[in-house]
Amino acid sequence: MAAYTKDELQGMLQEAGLRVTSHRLLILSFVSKVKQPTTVYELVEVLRKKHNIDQATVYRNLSSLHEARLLRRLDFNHGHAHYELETGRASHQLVCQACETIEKIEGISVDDAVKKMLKKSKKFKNAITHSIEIYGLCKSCS
Amino acid sequence: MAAYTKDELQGMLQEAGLRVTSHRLLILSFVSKVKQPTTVYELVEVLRKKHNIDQATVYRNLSSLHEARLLRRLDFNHGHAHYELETGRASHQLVCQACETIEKIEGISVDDAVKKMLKKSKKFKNAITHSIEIYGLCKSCS
DNA sequence: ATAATTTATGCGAATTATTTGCAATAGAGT
DNA sequence: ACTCTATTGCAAATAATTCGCATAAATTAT
Repeated sequence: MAAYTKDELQGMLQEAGLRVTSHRLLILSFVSKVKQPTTVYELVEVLRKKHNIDQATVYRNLSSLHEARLLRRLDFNHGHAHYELETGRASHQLVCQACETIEKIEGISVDDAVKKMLKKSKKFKNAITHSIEIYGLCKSCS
Repeated sequence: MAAYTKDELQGMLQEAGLRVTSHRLLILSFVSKVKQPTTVYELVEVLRKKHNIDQATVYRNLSSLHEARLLRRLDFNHGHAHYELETGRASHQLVCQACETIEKIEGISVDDAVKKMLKKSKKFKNAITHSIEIYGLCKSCS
């Protein structure tokens, strides 16, 4: 969605204290252009074919970008991870339990509920991000 | 938490239209006794050692119990699935991004927000269940 | 009860997802 | 340009999950 310029992406990497490599720019650029959270498989395939990037490199960069909080890692019980840009705003999606359909929903906040949960918590003081997966059957599967 | 009798578990299986096997009873019983969502690894180990149940059997049963909505499958970005009893109430947990600590939080509802999201949705009409993962650093990791 | 039918199980092997070791290479700071 | 450190590619390892097939157990019909 948000189309970042190369300079912006570069700045994001620098602020995060990561080296600016062509591979990281490509990964961020790809993830930011896709409408839905990207599967690792998709990233590996595209980057391998177009830019000869090895899968180990993709995995390593996804990890460091996630650790640096530039990417958010999501799981929809599909047996593999998905990534999207870490926007600061949380991530909410509907997930079909029969097929691989997912639908991102934006504009609804559960921040108050999250704050209440943190207040109830014994082990946590703060939160970085959160995600809601709402499971059901999409219209074509139901 | 909820300690079910063997008869109750058996009834749950029958209502769900599943055959009542000793393995399924053991799996449900184990999952219902544990305070935290169980890892598949834990289940496989315990059931293999105590009852000689094969890992393929555990996986197949977890799938069918999930499909029958007796178990909920959760993922905390730990690289493997977790399961807990499907209670009907949704599942909310805090997850540490540095270690494997998780903390279930109960008693706070986001059902209104979920309803709003469903209203906004184009691909989904209804939801079966949902989960919120709130990521941060637990007190000992921060 | 018993036989017939269908589904579940064990075992071994296959897949899929992800990670690692190591030598070569590229980024960042001087 | 030079040095230092982080990143990359390649090949191989590990982890998580699934599959095929013959046998065994659970339901159903008799």
